[in-house]
Amino acid sequence: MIQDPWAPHEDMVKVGGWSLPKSRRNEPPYFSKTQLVDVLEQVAVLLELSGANGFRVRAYQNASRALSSLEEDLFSTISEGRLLQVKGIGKGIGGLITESVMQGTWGDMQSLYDKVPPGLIEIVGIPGLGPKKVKALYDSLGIDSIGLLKTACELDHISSLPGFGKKSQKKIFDGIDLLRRYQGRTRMDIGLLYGRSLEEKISLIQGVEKAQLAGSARRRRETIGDLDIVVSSLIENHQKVIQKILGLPGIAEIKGYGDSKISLILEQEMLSNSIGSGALDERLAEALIERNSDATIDAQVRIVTPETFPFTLAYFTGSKEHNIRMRQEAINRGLRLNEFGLFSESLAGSSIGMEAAKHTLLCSDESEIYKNLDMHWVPPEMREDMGEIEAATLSKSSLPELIIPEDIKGAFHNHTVYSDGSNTLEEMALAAQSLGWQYLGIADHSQALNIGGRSIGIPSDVVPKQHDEIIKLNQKWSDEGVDFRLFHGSECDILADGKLDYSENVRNIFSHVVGSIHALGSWRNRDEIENTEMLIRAIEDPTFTILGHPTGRILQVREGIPIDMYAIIRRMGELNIEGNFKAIEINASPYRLDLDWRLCKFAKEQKVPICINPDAHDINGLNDVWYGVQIARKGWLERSDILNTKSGTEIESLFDV
DNA sequence: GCCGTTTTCGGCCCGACTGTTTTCAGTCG
Repeated sequence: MIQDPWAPHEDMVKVGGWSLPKSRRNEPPYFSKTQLVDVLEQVAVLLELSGANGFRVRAYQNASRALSSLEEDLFSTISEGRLLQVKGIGKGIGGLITESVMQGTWGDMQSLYDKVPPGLIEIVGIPGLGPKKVKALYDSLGIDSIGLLKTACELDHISSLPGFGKKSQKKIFDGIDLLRRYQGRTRMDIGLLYGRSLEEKISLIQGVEKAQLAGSARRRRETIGDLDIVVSSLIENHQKVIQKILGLPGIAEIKGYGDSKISLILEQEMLSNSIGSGALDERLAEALIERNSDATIDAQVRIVTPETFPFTLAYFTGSKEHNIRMRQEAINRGLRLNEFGLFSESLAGSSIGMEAAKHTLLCSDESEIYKNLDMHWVPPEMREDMGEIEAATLSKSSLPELIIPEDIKGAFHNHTVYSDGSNTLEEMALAAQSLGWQYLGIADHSQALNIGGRSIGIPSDVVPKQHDEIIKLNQKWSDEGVDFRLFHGSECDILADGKLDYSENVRNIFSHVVGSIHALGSWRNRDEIENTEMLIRAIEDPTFTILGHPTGRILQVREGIPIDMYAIIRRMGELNIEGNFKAIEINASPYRLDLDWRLCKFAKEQKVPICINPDAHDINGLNDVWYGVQIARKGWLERSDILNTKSGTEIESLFDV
């Protein structure tokens, strides 16, 4: 064991660590679905670090995933004895879930949490160190923190361990700094900026036929893990192309490369000199460089021949879960599917990799791969194994026709100088017109909103002034024969007790009320059940029209409030059936993307209209609607599901203005 | 630990790359 007097103390403080949640309730359900999802995910990591069987680890991951996509209320599922019918939850994990929800205890799980030192969780984040090696370091040298690990490298204690050597010791030492610079996942807007920049730079290399972004970026996840780029090039050009890519500016580190694959870490310089990026991207790039100049993002580049390209593109677009299902579909037809091709098992025999791929069926693009498996082409956004395999099957054929950005005709949640926006009503309106929109809904903050002790909302006695100004502008466009109007709404605060800000009289002035929670404190200190009750109370108010940024999350900054979104959406659906119009927002700001795409399909099934709102605070912010459309597509939504694809006159009659 | 069934066990996706070791285990995606 290392006893090193020079070990840096500040690093030796045990970081973070996980613990089992404690219930704040005194009757079942003691825990919510979200809490169980998190615990199962943690248990999987802890089991891995304690050397458990890999399949057992995966069982916990699968169960976590199964639970997170369970639409029903967890408590009722358990009470009615239907938990074990959920695919992926068996006797063992089902028992744990039942015990925690019904009795508030966690069996002997605490011993697992006690067993694994919290520092190990951090150490597995270092590139090249997985659970097995981390465990080996812990067992042989007692290394349970980044600080100790760094010292052990410096003292050359690692290189002599079995399975390690000089190179791995160096790699670990360098990896500690990379871990500091690594931000984990990256927001969609920033990730796409890097991805498009790399894609473009590679496309311009001589000998490259095509370079295409794949992975979570192509699937438009709200955050992107690392970038995957698939490059098509004739075999004789591969070595030349690889060398050119390795020489591109903006590469912080080359993690490794072979004949067909390059693994890189990119830094900010990748964004400079991007040709053809729009003004919006340039501003984003500038802001990014100012904020955290040494942040990095990982990228994998695959170089393949043109014939192999569609298979590799499909494979690296993922998701992993979608691929597993696709592979299964192939197996069911006596075929084998991988990143090199789709070929008959009998022809391929025992040959593997490129050798087996010589027997592949030719597919000129992705859609032919799907066709060979009796399926329609699945849009990349939908490839999450959330039912798309079934929907794409030719005999059933129930894939949605996804919304596209051009379908958008306006938006309902935008700010002006009346509250915290930086453009006037007219400036915002003109910007909306230049996007080809027929209307813009203004929804400035209501009076209750305080940020930093300063009220930024519109006082109730100023609301009529804004109303008059909007009426005048609308009259002007009407006189000029311009098909455009402003809708005067409000982003009205939902107070902690479930009441709405402003008096009923004031709220009746507005064409629409976007109800949003801003004072998150009191909602965070309450449990999910009470929060859900309060929010439903707000939604039931007759003046309430649209639920704004439903959970209040800021991606990678803060979690949303604890709330049962399924229950909220279910209630909104009932209200719509009763004739009370209630819609839910996909807040399109890339910082939020809230409603989450995983809930879109459910909202659609419950017949709750969805609107894609940019929540713009200036004229450029209107462009964020594009990100919202990506999320809507990911959530299976079609044009007819989205409120702001309707024409200006349709909305006028809906809002009764 | 879960699943499915030729149902109470055996399989669970699979290939590239690295660094170690000298034929392969671990990591990663």
